[in-house]
Amino acid sequence: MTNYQRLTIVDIAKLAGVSKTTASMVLNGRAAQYRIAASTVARVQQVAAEHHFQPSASARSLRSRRSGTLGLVVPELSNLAHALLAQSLEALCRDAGFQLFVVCSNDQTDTEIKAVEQLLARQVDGLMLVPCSNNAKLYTKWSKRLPLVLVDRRVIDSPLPFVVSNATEQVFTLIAQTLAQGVTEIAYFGGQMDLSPSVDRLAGFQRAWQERGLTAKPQLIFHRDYHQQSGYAMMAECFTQLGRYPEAVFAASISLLEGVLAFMNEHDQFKTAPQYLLSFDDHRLLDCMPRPINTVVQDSAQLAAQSLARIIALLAGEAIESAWVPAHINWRDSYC
Amino acid sequence: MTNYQRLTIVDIAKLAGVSKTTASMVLNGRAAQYRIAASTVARVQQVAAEHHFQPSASARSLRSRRSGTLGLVVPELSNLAHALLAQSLEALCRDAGFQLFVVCSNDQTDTEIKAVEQLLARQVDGLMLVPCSNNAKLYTKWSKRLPLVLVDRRVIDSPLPFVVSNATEQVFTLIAQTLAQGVTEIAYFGGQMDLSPSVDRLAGFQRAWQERGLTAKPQLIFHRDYHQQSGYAMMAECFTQLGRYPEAVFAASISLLEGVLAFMNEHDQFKTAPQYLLSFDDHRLLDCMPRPINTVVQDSAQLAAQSLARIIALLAGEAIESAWVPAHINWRDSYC
DNA sequence: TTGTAAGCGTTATCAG
DNA sequence: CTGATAACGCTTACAA
Repeated sequence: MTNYQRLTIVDIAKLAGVSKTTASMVLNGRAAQYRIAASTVARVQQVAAEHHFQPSASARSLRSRRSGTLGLVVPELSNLAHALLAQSLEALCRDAGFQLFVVCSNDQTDTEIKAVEQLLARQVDGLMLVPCSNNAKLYTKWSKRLPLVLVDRRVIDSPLPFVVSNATEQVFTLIAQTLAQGVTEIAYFGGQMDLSPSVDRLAGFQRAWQERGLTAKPQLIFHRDYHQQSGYAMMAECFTQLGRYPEAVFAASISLLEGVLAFMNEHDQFKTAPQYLLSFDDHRLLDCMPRPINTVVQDSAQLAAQSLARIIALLAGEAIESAWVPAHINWRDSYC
Repeated sequence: MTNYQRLTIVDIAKLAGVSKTTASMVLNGRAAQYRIAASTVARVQQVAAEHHFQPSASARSLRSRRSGTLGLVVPELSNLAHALLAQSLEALCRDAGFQLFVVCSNDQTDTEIKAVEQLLARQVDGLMLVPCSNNAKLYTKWSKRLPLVLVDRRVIDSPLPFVVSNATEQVFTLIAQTLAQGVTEIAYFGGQMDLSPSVDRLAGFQRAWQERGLTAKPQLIFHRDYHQQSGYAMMAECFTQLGRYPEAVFAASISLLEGVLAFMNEHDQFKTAPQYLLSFDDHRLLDCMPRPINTVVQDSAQLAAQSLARIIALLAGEAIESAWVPAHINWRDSYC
């Protein structure tokens, strides 16, 4: 790896005047278990510390058949929610003695497959994945090779373990409160209908209407993908259809919201923009928008913690359950 | 790593009816070099493909003394510029046959040190680092152990190789164009004065004034750190000092801008906000703000590519030069 | 209480 | 053209 000469455990053992077995045991905290003389322990530890001994990760994992690494696959790090997930997870992994590989799938199945294959070749001990398809067979195949937990998105109708936000409930609350203001028209802009976030978020939306004995107008429910341009396009289509803005707008992701806001800004600088703007996922810049925007905020720290806990449990051979992590609502327009 | 039985090169060799040496040579593309019979080559390759043979990364790196991994240390992934850097770099690394460890320092030196120590223990082959201090001795020490490139921030007055944006020039242009509009008062909000971005951005700011034979009013130049609250606080302080908004505002980072915008929104909903809002680093949501905001946009793909190229050069034993990567300006208010 | 030796899966050197 | 064999650095039975 470098011209800098690394010390091996043999060097340490020699310097301490013991065999490499003894050194190994001491350095792995097995001194007590093997009843090694306190003086020996001290000597070995001192030598190791003096020389900044660092065991070779590759040798160790070759022998132990554990790499001490985990993989995280997210669609894009430019998505704040996923960046926060990665950030939380990385810190947690580090504290738990793992090192995290973060890779991006760009929301494309073939990239996802390639990325995962590479992680498997690196022998990661476990995999946390924000899946970009509903390909249950694929993920199931992987989950047979190593501990796998789906994060942020689940695969519908599959027993694969997942950790996701309770989106349905929070969207329900957000929409229900808005309807309670006397709003009778809310446009819904969503992403790919086959991805679980779309399903879950739409479910909350629909349920809120049902609870009031109403049904959402189907022609105001749009679905494309989660790209900004799609948000713009759906807002434009909706506007054309109505000849005006709807009373309220819900964007199922912040990227879609960006498109919606871009349309409003471009169209008339928000002059006739809807009073009620709602979205899933948050960003600090939304604090400074011309209209207050109420958003569902995911708890990325909890998503990360729950995911890692499940990977660790799987590694320990324990059975695990999926988890719904509570999100909350950021009421910027506090009408509740 | 799992109960799933991995095939080793010995298994492949047996199945193909050759020795593991031959198998190894074939699978590493050395067949021609060792003049192995075409039939043998085909047989081995077919067996390997059939059984999805994947060589053990740990065994390989134990032997070759290369881990095939690189490390990237960024302050925070929630910073879009750094997230984009990580994303670009990860893809490039993957294509170059490396796997990237992304770790966050939270902009704290002790976290940075711990994180790097862990990466070193993992024997990463090289390190790309957005340093969070000016501690030249520390980084120099690391750079003696492995290829190291500083990214996005450099260490002032140190020969450590870096890859950073040409911030000074772009800020110069941004400010010069604004002054050319007849503006005579621009507040400057910056982060820690000892970090190179602060120095470089301020330099561009000052130079733009000088070029017109003017000097920026020192009392309108503020420095704290790059946290959002600091942006808010500096804007508040500036407002109090003047009893009004300045004619124009430059925020040296988007996080500071967020604070500035939060103040303006809270204060009077942007009613009396300055006409000229300028910032370093961009975000799509800025497209939807009540005022057009002109920003310097870094080329994260280029930063990533240049950094990786330098690491690879260092690994090949070549000498490298630092690089200034061209940024550009997103003129939302096109007065140029 | 400590040491010896056998592997973990590769690659590389050397003989055939 | 191909096959033994010896490392790489570490852990862990098994001996002493």
